[in-house]
Amino acid sequence: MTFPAFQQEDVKTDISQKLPDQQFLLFTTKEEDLKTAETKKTSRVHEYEKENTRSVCLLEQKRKVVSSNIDVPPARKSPEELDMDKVTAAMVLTSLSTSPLVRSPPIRPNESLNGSWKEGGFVPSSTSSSGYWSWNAPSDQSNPSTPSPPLSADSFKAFRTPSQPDDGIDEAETSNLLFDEPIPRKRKNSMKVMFKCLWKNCGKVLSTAAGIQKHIRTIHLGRVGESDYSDGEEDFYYTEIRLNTDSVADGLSSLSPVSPSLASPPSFPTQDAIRPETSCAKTETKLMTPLSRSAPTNLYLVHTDHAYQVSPTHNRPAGSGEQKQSHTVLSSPPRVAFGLRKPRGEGKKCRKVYGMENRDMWCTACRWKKACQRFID
DNA sequence: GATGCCGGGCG
DNA sequence: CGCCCGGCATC
Repeated sequence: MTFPAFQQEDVKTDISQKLPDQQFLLFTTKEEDLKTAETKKTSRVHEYEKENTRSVCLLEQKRKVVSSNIDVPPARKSPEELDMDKVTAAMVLTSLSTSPLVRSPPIRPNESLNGSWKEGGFVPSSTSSSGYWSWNAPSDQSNPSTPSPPLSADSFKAFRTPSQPDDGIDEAETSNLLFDEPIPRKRKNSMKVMFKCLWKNCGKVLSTAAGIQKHIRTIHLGRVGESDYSDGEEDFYYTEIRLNTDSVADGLSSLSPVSPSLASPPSFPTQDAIRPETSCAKTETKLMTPLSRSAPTNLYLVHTDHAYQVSPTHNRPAGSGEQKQSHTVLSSPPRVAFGLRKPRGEGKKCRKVYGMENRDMWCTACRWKKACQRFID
């Protein structure tokens, strides 16, 4: 790999975005746990500050801005209060989203969260380090105004896919800090999780994984009679969307290109996905920023996954092994499928005539392993 | 295994 | 575009 370290960090960073502090705290009910988490975070910040002063500057900048608004001690908050803070902070972060770090479409302060999302859509930020994913606005197909439930244990679970059992808060946060442009630590309260159907011409957005799975099973897979049974195939046909109103980049990363073995990759299961004008990958390519063009390979693989997606009528077992294999195969360039390759020449070529030892006597084509120009058949 | 050469990377 | 090479098909 050309940039192994970079790639690793990028993946970790994305994981960290899946597990923002606030969500962790929201699901932690004991006060001591909350305090412990805060303490741990603080100590890690100090550790990191020793290591990387540049990032600390950015980090501190962010913290200054954010903490004055939402850095309330979580330990003293009841769950209801936390929810209120969530809403308040979401508004604050919405207005912060015009900061230099995250260049997002102008958002009027009095706009509702859904409103701004719908109107502006997601636009790739050319300045964001996490802007590898160019998330096209769902536009006409999705339903951004679908009411979003409060973050539930279910949605929390969805963040932690089976393939990342060990990606705990610690690692995620550490990587968050280690990344070049630290993500605001207090991006706590503006996160919504939706699940979008990726079936062609559907784009239905539901607020629960179970809901979208049922939708896919019944509507697209035609499993009406067994609507409660899941073999995991639906996972291929929907993706998780995190609507984060404080950062465009968050929207871009919401497609969760975290791990090749992710249970629900942003696949595009449609028979005509090959068609460039309808291909998701194509759309994203159009919007690619210079940064995204240098995206780590794993992200690129996901893109290719779209282009060569097999028909959804194929039964595919869900599982990391299958995913990995599919990536390996699909990431290789498409080869000429049928016998367009011209038959091998019969006559002797430079190689045979002059031998390897007289390579300098070969014709240039032979030297370049091209079709021989001297002894043409 | 040897050979021919396509596809693609690199400078 | 020149140069080179990986890898596949064929001998």
